[in-house]
Amino acid sequence: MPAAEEAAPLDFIRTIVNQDVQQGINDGRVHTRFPPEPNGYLHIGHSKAITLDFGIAAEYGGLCNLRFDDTNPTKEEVEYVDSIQEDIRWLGFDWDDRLYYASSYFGRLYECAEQLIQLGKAFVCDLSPDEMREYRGTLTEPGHNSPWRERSIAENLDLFRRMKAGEFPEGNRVLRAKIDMASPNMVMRDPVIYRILYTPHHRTGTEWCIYPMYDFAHCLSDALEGITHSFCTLEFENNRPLYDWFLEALSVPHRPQQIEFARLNLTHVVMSKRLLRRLVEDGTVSGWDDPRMPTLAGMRRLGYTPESIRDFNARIGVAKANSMVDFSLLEYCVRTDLNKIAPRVMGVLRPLKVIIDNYPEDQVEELQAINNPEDPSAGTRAVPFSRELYIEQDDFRIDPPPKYFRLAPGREVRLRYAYFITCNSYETDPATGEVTVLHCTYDPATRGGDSPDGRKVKATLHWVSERHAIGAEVRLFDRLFSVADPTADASQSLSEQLNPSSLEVVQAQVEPSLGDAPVGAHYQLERQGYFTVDRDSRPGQLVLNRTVALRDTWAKIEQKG
RNA sequence: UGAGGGAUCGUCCAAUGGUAGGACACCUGACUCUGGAUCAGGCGAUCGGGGUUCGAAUCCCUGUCCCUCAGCCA
Repeated sequence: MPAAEEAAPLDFIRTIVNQDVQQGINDGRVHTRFPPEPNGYLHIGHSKAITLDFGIAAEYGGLCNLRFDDTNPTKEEVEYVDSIQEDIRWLGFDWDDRLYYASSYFGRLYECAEQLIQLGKAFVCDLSPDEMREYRGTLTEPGHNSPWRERSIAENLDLFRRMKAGEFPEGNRVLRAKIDMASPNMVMRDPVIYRILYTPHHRTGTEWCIYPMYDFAHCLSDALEGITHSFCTLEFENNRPLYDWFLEALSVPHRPQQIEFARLNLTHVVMSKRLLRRLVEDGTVSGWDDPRMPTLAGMRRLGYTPESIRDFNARIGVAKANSMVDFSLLEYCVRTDLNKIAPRVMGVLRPLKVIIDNYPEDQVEELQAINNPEDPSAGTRAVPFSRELYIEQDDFRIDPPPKYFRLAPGREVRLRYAYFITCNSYETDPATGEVTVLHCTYDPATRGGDSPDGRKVKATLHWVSERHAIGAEVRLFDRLFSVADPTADASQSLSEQLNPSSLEVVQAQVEPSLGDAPVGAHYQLERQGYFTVDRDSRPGQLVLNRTVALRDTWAKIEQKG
């Protein structure tokens, strides 16, 4: 167990697991589970639970099951069970043959319910939902016993069997645990454990018309699977006594331990499935995998790597205090990973034409460029250079401000891996005043980018050769929301807080080596950022998504004025 | 104001009676054929008030603030 050997401090959960293992609890066995409800796509918040559940199991030589918590057919769909598995695998975790469904325990769960009735610990209640709410009491007042609470065991059994047989309409009756209507913990006030639902289930079809509630199904599923440590988020803290109550009441031989941790909150996104679904349904984004979505599918399409997300989770830690992690930590994690692995290429996002007046008309040179300065084994490639080029519009100013090092009339800069060039003149569009063409001269002695006389330039620009470049649609993504917490201010709607420039599309010119780039490949466009090939790409129709921009010192200087 | 939780740099996480530390962010500087990366440095916190102790983020008392729970959702 590598994590335990290091001096690095353990989080509170690992401290508990570590102790349990050392004390030989559960024979020193560690068995966890990741229990998603298949009612939406997995998001970055789930990745915290996934890395915790699968990660701890791996660290202690244990196992982690994947179990779909599919006890509510009205909200769950197969589309989600497929995407969830794909996303977990993509993240780098594996459950071998331990793919389970709460729904495959429906038979045994039903038996447990009958057993509870036999024990006098459950009863069929005829109260309507509204009545039940009234009987439940409030946070400060105790509830009242249901008038149906003292039915005989035989009657309860008969009624429950008839519920199962489909003799009653939906909402007509429920099975409730008989606990304590005066409990200060609302969860313990005779909670519902089975309800009638005639919606077909995505796995069991119409076999059942009664479905167990979460509290009943979850603890028993954990017990059935021999789970030792059952991690969940803070909002289930109040439910822990009920989790334990069911296991105690049914005298199950194996007692899993529920431990709660704080869920992940991230700035500049929304994380609830409800709000994410709304963004999808109202067309704010193109789908669950829109690159601006914090879903794993969206982040994958944006160009995030599994490594970067695992690293992120390792860095945020695990604790019980509610918190909100800064989005910039996520960005740091992708940049760090992509910096190591992404090949460098040159691409001009907003092309400005440059004519090298003293360069021979028809000459083409193949210049050697380094693929990844962080990884010598990535090798080099040839980039074609010719008389007519594109550089970035941002890299030229007629009147350069202070600290602006790039090209301007009379100024000399380096074209990366190519030549030093000096700008002599420029042409403008008479209508708009916009600069249309730059006329430059190059110094043949600086071929490759080095000056034999030791002359220095303050800037190195990326460029592409006009006649060799290929066009590409580049999607410049940014954070979906302009505020840190879009849910903080109830007077502001979600749409009012969207970042108006979360997506900007430009027609770029990129170097020809990108011609056969496969979907999902990661690149760094030098001086711009990290990009990935979108699945919308077609032969001859490259589409790149900007995963994250490079840190931009000049942008900061400029912003400060 | 019932019950259950929680409060440490701007943010996230450590320190479990013994020098409050790390990461991100931010600011300097060095270096640089990416204003990237890297390197060096800096800024910056124990919710308030009492108490115990040689010594308190940690233990005790007290106050404050925040989160969760009144679904036949999970």
